[in-house]
Amino acid sequence: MKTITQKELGIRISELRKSKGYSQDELAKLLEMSRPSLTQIELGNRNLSVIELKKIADNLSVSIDKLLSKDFQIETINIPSNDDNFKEELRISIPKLKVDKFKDILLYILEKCAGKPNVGETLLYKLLYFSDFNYYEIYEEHLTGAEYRKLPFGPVPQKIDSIINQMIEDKMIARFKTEYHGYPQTRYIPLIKPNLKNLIASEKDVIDKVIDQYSDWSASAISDYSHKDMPWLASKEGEVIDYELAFYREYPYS
DNA sequence: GCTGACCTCCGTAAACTCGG
DNA sequence: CCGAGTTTACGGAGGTCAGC
Repeated sequence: MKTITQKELGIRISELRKSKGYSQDELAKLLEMSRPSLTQIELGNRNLSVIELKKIADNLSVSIDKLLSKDFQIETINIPSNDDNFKEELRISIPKLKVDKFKDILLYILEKCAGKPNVGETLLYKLLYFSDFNYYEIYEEHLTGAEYRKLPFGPVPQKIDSIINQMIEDKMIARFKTEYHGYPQTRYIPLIKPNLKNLIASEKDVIDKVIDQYSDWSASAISDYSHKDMPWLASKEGEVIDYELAFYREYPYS
């Protein structure tokens, strides 16, 4: 088995950091280490303790497994082509990310949560998660089709970094860093209006309910709450959360 | 067990490079 | 010039090991 080198690990960390829009300085602060130390790690000149590795993985929203895996790659979005719709019709449908819908829903949530200082990146992910899973539970169809991975800070939509970066490039949203109750917070503001024509009534309804219910919660409160949700509970850390698990939910999640 | 020489690892500060 | 990242120099902390 080929193990990854220190240098490769450093490059991965560096790439992940950039994809999340952090400078070395910012990430170093989150990791509670000096900036040159992080520089050394990214250059592969400095060894990592397991504790540090865990911290890095957490802060970059990946699992340690993935960070060290042989076939690691930064997730990119492939624009779905229309000619592969015919192979649906499976009873258990495989989620397929609908990028445009995902962007619209993201814009919609950001617009509705404008002025709510608690809605940072973490809460945003959770609003997306509940929207997706609630919708699937009710209608047995995928809303955005995004896959969510179980990570220590909560469910994280896969490929979100590249979608967000694309939206920033396209001037659809802007990212800025701030502080909330003494903790660094990443926030996004919508620069354009969501295209509501892309959302049917039932979809909008589910999203609205999620926003009404959770958007005023603190990140830690919704964290505790979501960590008792069946799909979350039944998944292993680092793995993709199965949509089918939404059907095993109990009150008050169901 | 203690001590001193030596070594490695890591953090800090400052200088430097490079691109906008 | 400024900001981000890199390099360099220095020093502290801690481990190892021979010699006592």
